[in-house]
Amino acid sequence: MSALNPSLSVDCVIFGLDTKEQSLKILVYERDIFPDENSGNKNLKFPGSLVANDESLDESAYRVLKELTGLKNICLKQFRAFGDPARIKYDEEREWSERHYGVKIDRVVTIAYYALIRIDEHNPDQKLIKDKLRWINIDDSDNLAFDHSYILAKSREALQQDFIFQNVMAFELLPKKFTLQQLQSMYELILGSTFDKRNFRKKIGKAEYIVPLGEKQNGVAHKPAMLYSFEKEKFEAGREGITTFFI
Amino acid sequence: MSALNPSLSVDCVIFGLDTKEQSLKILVYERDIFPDENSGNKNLKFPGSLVANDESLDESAYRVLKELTGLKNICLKQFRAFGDPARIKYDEEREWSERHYGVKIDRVVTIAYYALIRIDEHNPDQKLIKDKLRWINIDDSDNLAFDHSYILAKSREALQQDFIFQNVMAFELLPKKFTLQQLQSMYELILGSTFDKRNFRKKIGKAEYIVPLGEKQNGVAHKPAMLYSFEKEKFEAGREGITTFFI
DNA sequence: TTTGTTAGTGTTATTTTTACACTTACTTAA
DNA sequence: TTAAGTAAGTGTAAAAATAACACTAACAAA
Repeated sequence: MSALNPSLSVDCVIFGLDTKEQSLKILVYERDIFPDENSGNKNLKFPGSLVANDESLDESAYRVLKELTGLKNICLKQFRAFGDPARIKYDEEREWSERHYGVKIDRVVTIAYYALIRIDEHNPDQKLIKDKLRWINIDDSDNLAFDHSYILAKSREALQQDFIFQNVMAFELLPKKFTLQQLQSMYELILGSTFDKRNFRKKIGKAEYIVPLGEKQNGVAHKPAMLYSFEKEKFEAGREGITTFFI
Repeated sequence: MSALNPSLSVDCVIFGLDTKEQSLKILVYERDIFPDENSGNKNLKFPGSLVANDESLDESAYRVLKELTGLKNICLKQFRAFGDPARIKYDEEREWSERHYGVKIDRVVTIAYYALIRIDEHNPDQKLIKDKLRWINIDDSDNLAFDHSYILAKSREALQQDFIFQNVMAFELLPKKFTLQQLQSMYELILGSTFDKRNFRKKIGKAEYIVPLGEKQNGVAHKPAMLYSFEKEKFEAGREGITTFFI
């Protein structure tokens, strides 16, 4: 890898869907810049790093994610660049960065990516987890390092828009076999709204790429639910231009 | 202005709606790198420049746009960063850039913005126009400089998505007083599809922020059309979260 | 006064959306 | 073995949105 460019970084907002807890979390990296107990989340940042001069932005994002979290085979999506000259807020942060990367840091523009994964499937490297990485609930994530709270807000908007428009990733989030209730609550978590059960199922019924497996849950203390799976081929096939416009 | 950062640039894709010609154009800046007559559009690039170290990306985009085109008071939207290390394709391009900016150019990541304006309202600086700037039809814009054809393709996608989701800019594109036919053809041009006249008008009828002025066109060689205007306040008011999802 | 041109309008059939409540099948604990 | 608890699963009717479709009206110019 060639030299790191001191003006360019990538940051990865990894949304993790916790199907058990029914919550949406983010993966953060912990540093020890602010020793104060009451420093809130100021020590927490998204996994990110400077970009090497010979790699593309996408390559950089995947590399950095793998190096810092061990995560691979997940789909990162670039959603925006952040370049306020004052996005490094504290001297301590600048000093930490300079120590960490071994270069003089002036102003850094970061290219932000997000991904949406299932926590119980894509486990970050366990060793790293203990040391440095944590899943935190998205609702407990005020006041992150740098401008990372702002980045988080923007990433959520991007996620929701993309999710509505092209719910591709949706099915990466569920087990191969899933129940309609799991599917619905995934939609609700990500879009931050709720749907009527019957209407939701009616809509799902029309999607020929969501197929019942004729197989049921077992071991549950209630009526067992039918299991479904997602057929990627059928999905891709039926995916054409959307011409709707909203007035 | 402080020093230019040799790793960072902004580029502005300005879409111009030509209501007379009913066409969508882009504003390009002409250089003289490739003297060959048959160099196609290789001399044409979007207005863009390196970012100064003390300005934000947005500030930079507005500054550059104004310096290179004279355009101001238009709304630029950042839509993506482009950072392939090989996006400067030809030696001639690199040399031109180094001469032009007076710095050594290695790899440059560009943050791309787009805007959608009405050609007959926002005129670029006429002097610049003659020398360097041209509106070209979007259909005649293959093989632009650098990776600018790729940037163009991505900007169109972004424009269409944004237009569907938040048709804010829509009304920046029309005269204060407009006819429904003008409105419709703007929609059709941007979204690249056609709509039934009656159904379109039915839909418009429901939008309380599009108000008839009780005033008609005159001097036209046919039945004069009612003029309408767009009421921004009413529009903003009725703008809430969209919860639809597509399955 | 005729011709050419765009404006403007209504209905019907189909599809989509929304709101809403009870029975079924299983486990667990009494 | 029975009762209690829990989530699964299901249908209907009213309202709204969409889609397809063709003629008359008002003006300018020839």
